[in-house]
Amino acid sequence: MKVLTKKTDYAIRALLMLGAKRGSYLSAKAIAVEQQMPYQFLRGLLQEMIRHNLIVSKEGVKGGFMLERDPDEIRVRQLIEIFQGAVQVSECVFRKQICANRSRCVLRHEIMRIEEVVNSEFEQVTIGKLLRKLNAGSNMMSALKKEDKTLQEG
Amino acid sequence: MKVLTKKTDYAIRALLMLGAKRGSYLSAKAIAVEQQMPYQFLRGLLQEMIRHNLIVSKEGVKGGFMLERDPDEIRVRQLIEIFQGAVQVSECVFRKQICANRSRCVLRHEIMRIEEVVNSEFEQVTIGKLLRKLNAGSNMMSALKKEDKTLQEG
DNA sequence: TTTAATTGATATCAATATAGTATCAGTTAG
DNA sequence: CTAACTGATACTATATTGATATCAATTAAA
Ligand code: FES
Ligand code: FES
Repeated sequence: MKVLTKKTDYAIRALLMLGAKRGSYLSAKAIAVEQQMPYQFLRGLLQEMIRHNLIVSKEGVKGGFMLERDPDEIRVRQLIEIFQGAVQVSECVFRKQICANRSRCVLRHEIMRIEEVVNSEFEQVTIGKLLRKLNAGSNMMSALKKEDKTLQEG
Repeated sequence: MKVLTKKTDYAIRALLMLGAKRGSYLSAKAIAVEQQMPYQFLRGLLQEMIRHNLIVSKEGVKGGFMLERDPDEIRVRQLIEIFQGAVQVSECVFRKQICANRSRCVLRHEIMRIEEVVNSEFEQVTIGKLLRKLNAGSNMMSALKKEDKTLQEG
């Protein structure tokens, strides 16, 4: 059971790179090479994020993408919603025709409760938080920038 | 993003029916008709649950399936693991080659933390709990038994 | 002004996972 | 004997995920 798909995974990593270089444009190619993601696939993700106003772009030579929004307001939950659709534990384990009063159904409540827990967990993880943890964690940042090529065997 | 697939969904419902009729055998056909699930599909699920010692079966006329284990020990988490594979938030958002010391990686920790939360939520939901809620909740049980045919428009 | 580096917008494809169907052999109560 | 069952397995269909390809438009800079 995979909770984060490649799309979300790549999107997070791309946003972290953009977040680390705020103010200047970073090309899709640079991100793809750096993070070892398929170029065209990544481009699709970046365009999707533009549509959702997470990033902006500039065309042409020296163009690329830039993070404009506050990284603390970009939540993994939103990324999951964009790339995987909203979290839903299940439509309803006990079909409509079984339960007369859905609002009172304890099972539905149980399931919705878990759904909320999952959502709130992902809500609390933001690009900003991840960035700070990266910066605090010494080598991660340099690894992300690939300045230290010795870190090739994790 | 669908957390419970049809397999898990059907399995839970089948187990609840079996749990409600402990001591006697219930045929796959009876469950399939009752819960409106595809017969052969359900049979596959039941066989899988036998392999995992959740239920037992008897062949031949008047045969069927029976719940032997304590319903309180059948956890939705285990069902998810059986039918969807263990919950994993992501392999590792930041590939091995990026992170020199995986055990210290804060990002990994963040992701594993969420994984644990999700798992523990599903761990807490057992067939037994669901059965009790069903019984407590009046109409749900009768709906499950389809004795009240008026509940057809939830 | 030409060129190369870029994004915008799509179309297509491949791989995998999910959902569902079909078949036949073996078992057993009646 | 037979009909109602499970065991085992092969198959098909559909949806989702992951990835690639193409071409037009834009732009910095040689
Ligand atoms: S059975 Fe669907 S809400 Fe209760
Ligand atoms: S990047 Fe993989 S564990 Fe840190």
